[in-house]
Amino acid sequence: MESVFDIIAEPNRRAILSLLVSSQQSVGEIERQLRMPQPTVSKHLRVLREAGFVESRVDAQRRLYRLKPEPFQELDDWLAQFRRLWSQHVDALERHLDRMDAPMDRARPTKSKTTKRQRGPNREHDNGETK
Amino acid sequence: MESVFDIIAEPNRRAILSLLVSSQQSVGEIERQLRMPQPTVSKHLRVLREAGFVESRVDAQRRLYRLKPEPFQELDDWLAQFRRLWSQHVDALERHLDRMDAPMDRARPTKSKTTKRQRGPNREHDNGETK
DNA sequence: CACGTATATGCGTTCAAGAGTATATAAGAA
DNA sequence: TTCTTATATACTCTTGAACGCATATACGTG
Repeated sequence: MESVFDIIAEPNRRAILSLLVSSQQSVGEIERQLRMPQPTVSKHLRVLREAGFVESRVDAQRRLYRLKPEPFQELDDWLAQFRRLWSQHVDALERHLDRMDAPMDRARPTKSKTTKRQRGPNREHDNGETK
Repeated sequence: MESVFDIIAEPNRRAILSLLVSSQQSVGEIERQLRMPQPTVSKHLRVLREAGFVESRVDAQRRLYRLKPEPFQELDDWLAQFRRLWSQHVDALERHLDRMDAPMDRARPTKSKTTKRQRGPNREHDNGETK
């Protein structure tokens, strides 16, 4: 196992990560909240730690785990290449919703001017190519 | 196997997805570009299709595969809960870089005003709050 | 010291995903 | 029809990740 993708593929690990969003937690706290056997928690925490998703601080016999940002950034970077793909999709939904709550929407113009509306990553899409 | 996370955990599948970003491709084209045995490509495409990452169009004996946006959005939604975590981190880096190549120290706005109804894959970080 | 708590690790088992090979299906082309 | 190209599927084998259980380590307390 290696990549950040493998790490987050495991549901229990994702649960742990989500739990740590709010604040750092000890192994026991995670164990109780997620109702997961302690060795399971420890083993997943080990994987997460070695992958850089979390780091631990020693507090007496406890170990407090907290999130680290880097791997999430890496995930986001990978996802970035697909953003144009679905931001376009979001736009379609937005246009739909805009039409929904636009009160006077009568006589839809055959060609509505696209509003400038600059937001989110690259707004230039389109380029047919799909034959 | 079920979740979108399991799907993208496989390196070959990620390669296929990345390949399809530029444009739709036939199985044979994918096979050649990725130097991957044809059954392997077909099997991964099947998984990707059933998970909604791609869809196929029939073109004579060929099948043209192209990306679909939804699963990527789902990934982005999951990632969203961690954004605050690392946007902070990015900000630190940005501030650093800004100081690097900003010789004249141009009054960077302390707080950008939020535009009405924000959306699109969130590019807005800011909002400190994290301790 | 002995004892309880908190966490980590070792071991055996199970299970399913990926790979490889062969083969099936389908659609042109001759 | 027969042949060739393009893609899908069936089957077997291997591997490795996750789990359960037992145990080791470490710290605090009496």
